[in-house]
Amino acid sequence: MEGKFGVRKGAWTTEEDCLLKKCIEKYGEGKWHQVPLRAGINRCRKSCRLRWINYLRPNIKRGEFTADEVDMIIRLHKLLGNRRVHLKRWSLIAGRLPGRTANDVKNYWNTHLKKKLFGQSQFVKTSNKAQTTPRFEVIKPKPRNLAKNLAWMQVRRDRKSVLDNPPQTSAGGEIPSIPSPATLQKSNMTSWWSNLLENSVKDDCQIGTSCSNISGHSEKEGHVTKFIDNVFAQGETMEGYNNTVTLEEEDEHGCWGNLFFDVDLWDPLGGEPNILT
DNA sequence: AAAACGACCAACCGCCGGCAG
DNA sequence: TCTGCCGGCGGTTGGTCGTTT
Repeated sequence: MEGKFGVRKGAWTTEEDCLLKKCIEKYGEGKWHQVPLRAGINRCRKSCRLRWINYLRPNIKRGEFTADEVDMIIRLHKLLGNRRVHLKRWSLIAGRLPGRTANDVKNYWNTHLKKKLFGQSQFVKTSNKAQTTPRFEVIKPKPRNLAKNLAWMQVRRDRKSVLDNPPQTSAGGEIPSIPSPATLQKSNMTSWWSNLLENSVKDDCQIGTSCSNISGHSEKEGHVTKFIDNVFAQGETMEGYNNTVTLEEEDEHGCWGNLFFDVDLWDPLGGEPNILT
């Protein structure tokens, strides 16, 4: 049970847990290199940090993942899974699931969802070890000019919120008009998006975007204009590809949560636009 | 009853980026 | 600019436990 330099490894004892908890409560999180000494635990700094983050930290949620949580994991993994570098993927997902740790989410994905969603045939061996990695299909925007070809956009509010509270304009009317091909300019798009989004959510919310499909990486935070700018900067459309725009808003307890818009962009020449519900 | 197998998950390992000196 | 340290991350391992044979 002892590793290099005589530090303990393996399962934690209740005594070690108790010492670590008292130490963190006294000195706070951080300065992990000092924790083993302060707590009087013969463990390495990383082991202490991991034990605290994944097990001892207050408000950690145990037990089965709810259907909503699973849905969120799948949606966010779809969104973040196409990043060239998966840095912070699990922690970002866990950040949207109060009480869940990145390790929990990762374990749940690996043991429950990976096989279920991708099936055995889509896994490829990446080395001589019995190690498999899902062969994600890389989704790239079609190399077409957005300003010239994109004409219609529809927005579907996150299931729960949109069905209960359909987007309304400030005047209490219907969803703002979709820009026509003739009028589709950058300024129009920005204005249209802003009108729709800002009239669809609480007044005090902030608007952020996730643009994982644009140039293969994800952009968090920002504004509708940033989303539009990115699209125009790429000079590409996202025809037939679902994107997600994230609306961050604060609840009455001061906790931040997200609403998701599924965005479907398509070429009007391909036929009549479908109204997504 | 016990061996084999599979699922689960806590914990480890190696790598990376940020930062201070 | 370089180097070393630290915090943080994803991928993987291995122990435990329940189920099947």
